[in-house]
Amino acid sequence: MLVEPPISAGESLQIANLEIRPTELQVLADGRRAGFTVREFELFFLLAKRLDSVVQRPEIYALMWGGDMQRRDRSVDVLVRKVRGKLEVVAPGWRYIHTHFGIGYRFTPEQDQ
Amino acid sequence: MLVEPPISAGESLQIANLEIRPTELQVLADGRRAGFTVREFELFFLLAKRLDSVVQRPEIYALMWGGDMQRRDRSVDVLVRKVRGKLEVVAPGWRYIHTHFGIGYRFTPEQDQ
DNA sequence: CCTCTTCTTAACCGGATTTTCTCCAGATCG
DNA sequence: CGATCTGGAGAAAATCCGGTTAAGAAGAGG
Repeated sequence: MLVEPPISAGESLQIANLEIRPTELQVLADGRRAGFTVREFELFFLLAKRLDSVVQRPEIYALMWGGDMQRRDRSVDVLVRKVRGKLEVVAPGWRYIHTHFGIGYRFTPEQDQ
Repeated sequence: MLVEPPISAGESLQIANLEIRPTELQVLADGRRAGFTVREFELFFLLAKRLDSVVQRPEIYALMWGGDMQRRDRSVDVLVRKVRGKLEVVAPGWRYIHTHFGIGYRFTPEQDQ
């Protein structure tokens, strides 16, 4: 019986129209490079690894910055906006990061209409 | 492709046709997201944790808002109504929150007819 | 030292959420 | 039956949260 080896972090992952190369910190949408910075990729990958799950804002903050998030801290959503912006450029008509008001964000690729 | 299992055992509860994810503040009925707000989820979860038990209104009030409930306070049933409404959308034909007149509410999933 | 890029912080604003209010039908009880 | 009480329903008012933009640090490279 043939058993496929588990995906190692070094290989590229495919989610919807996205190719993710963790070792290169690169994301390609239909072959077009998103051009994420390091921090942007970290946020993107953190959410993408937990596909279809809502990740709470304070948890995102703790994982990305460490410590507790102040009530009115905008760090998370400013970064989310940049990731969204770059994804929009290379994958117009797609939506990936969904806001759950008062809770956090969920990564689920969806095509408009 | 699935990168990681989104949910590990123990982070998700199943009651009737509902999947409850406490860490995400999410409830799914047959895979459809209820879309509760934070407060709505809190009320839902409070009742669901006490399946088949009647929870008295003053106790619900104390747990959700703290302190004693004024005689004519509508906070509890306004929230109950919103939770019922969102459950109705994703699970038509089901009834979950039952009113016990003069006492409180009981969470018991039931299918119509 | 200068420029460019990236990351963080701050402020404003619109909209979503939560709370509060009012009206009303149905239940309870004498 | 009549009076009173409870919860359903809708919506206004108040509060909270996230999107957006821009400016201020921090760092790299020339």
